[in-house]
Amino acid sequence: MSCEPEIAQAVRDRGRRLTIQRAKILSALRHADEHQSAEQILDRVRGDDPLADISLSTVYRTLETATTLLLTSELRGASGTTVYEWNEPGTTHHHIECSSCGRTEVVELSSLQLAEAEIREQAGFEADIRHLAIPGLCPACRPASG
Amino acid sequence: MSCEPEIAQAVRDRGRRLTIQRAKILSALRHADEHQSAEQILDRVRGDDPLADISLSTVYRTLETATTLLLTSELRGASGTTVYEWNEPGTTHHHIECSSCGRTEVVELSSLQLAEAEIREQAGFEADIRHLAIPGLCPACRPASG
DNA sequence: AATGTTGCTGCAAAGATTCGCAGCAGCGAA
DNA sequence: TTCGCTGCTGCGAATCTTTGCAGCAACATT
Repeated sequence: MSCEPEIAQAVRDRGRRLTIQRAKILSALRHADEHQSAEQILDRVRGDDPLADISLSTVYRTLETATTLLLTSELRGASGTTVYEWNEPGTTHHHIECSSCGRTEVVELSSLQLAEAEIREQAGFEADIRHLAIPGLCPACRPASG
Repeated sequence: MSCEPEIAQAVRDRGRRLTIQRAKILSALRHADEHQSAEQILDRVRGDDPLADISLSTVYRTLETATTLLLTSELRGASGTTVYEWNEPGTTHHHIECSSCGRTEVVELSSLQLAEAEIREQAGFEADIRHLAIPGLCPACRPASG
């Protein structure tokens, strides 16, 4: 696929080595149409190339690194399983997850843009508010009040 | 302490049973002055009453339940350890965590209040944006760019 | 105060994630 | 193209969290 050189470039531009494991893992995540767990990514890599023997540790480490490089996002939901997404440059969406039943919805939150500035001002951090996991209660689980 | 009846009330008002385990666990978290891991909470419970033999599973389940009831918040940071906080009614603060070195800072984000309305409108969820874990890069880890 | 229902707990096992270490391999330099 | 440095990987173990199940106990009812 034509995007692999871009991934390679992105990794190397940030001063990291491009290994075949990283290329395959990131490519698999990039071509997935929704967020994936580490295990799912590994399955995809093996699906593309059954000979590829990549360890699960490496998947976790690669995704951790890629998140640091802002190439991917980690979503640590209440489900107990962390999922990962490829960061499509310029796009943002957020995940609201029901603390009770686990159901999630995707929302677009323009108001969060303001928060980045607040954070930079108060703590000097460069916040990555492109893919946030927000806890909440869905309509079905919300306690009937009044 | 005088707050135990309040905890009891809060649990029962929400239709759950008040067990001695829940009372001790929630009390321990409430009196902690900063966020605690499940293990730390268990240590505190045992510190208060060495005879208390509460299992770690129960700590996790109690905190999951209490989070559903909006009594507590879960912060699943990148550190690999989930920490829990007592939700002091009316107060909010957020945690910005460096994806690279793990350092965290507490910030107050007034702009997030707007997001709750956006979420309610788009997905009908009642978001709990009182204690959010936001990924980012701290000044030290931020790649020097231009 | 006794009783029944069913939500909670403890235990142990499974599942998910991180970490230490030795060896391999990517990338720059020669 | 070869060499060397050091970051990355695989493996296994440790850690953290969730889950299934049988028995206990909280709360409403009597």
